[in-house]
Amino acid sequence: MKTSIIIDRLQDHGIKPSLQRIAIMEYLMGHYNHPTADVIFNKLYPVIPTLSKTTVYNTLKLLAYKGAISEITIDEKNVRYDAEISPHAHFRCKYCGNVFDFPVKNLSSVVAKEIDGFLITDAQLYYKGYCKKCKTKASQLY
Amino acid sequence: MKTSIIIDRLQDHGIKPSLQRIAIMEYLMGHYNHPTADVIFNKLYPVIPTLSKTTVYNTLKLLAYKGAISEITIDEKNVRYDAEISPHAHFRCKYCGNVFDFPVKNLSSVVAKEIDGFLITDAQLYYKGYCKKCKTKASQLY
DNA sequence: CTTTGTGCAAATTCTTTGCACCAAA
DNA sequence: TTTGGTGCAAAGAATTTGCACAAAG
Repeated sequence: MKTSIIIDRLQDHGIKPSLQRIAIMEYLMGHYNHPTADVIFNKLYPVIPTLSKTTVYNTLKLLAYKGAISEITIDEKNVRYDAEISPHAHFRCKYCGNVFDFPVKNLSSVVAKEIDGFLITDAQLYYKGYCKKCKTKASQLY
Repeated sequence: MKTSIIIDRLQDHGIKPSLQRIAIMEYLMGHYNHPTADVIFNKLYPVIPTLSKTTVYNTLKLLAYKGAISEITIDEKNVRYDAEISPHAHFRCKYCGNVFDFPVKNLSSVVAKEIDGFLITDAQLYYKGYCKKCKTKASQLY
């Protein structure tokens, strides 16, 4: 991925592109697997040995706050992050724990800007269940 | 609320109705304000002084696992719980932090049973933004 | 009895905070 | 030279675990 695209994404959201911020944004734009702060830290630490977890947390919070990425709370344990900010849903398998992107035909119909005087800035649709691979394994639990 | 209704809800989901479980289920069925484990504990502790937080956690996990209540992860800090299990959305105000129930006209259209071979058992729609009261206050932050 | 539920204390995990240092404008 | 970014260590908060006791069937 070209670095200029990553820097653009940061600057478009009013974020100064430091080395660490670029690395984190680059990781997210190259890996759409909804990583946690910990996963990102462990991937980048070998590349940037001075990197601290605090910076990863700070940066992710900042990116999410500025709208450059989105915060996924489908998993009650960890917050996950996603550089894909166009409207789509997430599916988490109760068996393997993996989180998948999920196309939703009618999502725009439920994502309104304002309802009943409530101003909506963000919407997340989460599905839980069993993925293709785990469906059969999980059924044996019952 | 009649105790028999609470016990029914437990038994319908295969949960044995102990004193603690009834109290927790009763609290949830009487307070649709999406309480955290801590809130529930603090409300019930004066009534049941022997109650432990572990039991509250155990019970909430069990109730959610059995489908008697649902787990709300709209708040990245705490897991919240809701005895209302019919399909509806939640809205969290970024300013005051309150979580509101939210009617959604087309939710059933996005809540399918199975998509692409993925088996869906649960769906959650979360909205974030500013509630009626906080809308004006929040706009002054910009 | 045997299984299931409860509760205490300790441990664990994720995240935030305080503060000092470094770098950029 | 002032502001903002980074990083370490410590603190904090939410939740889980290990284990012992109590209750139910």
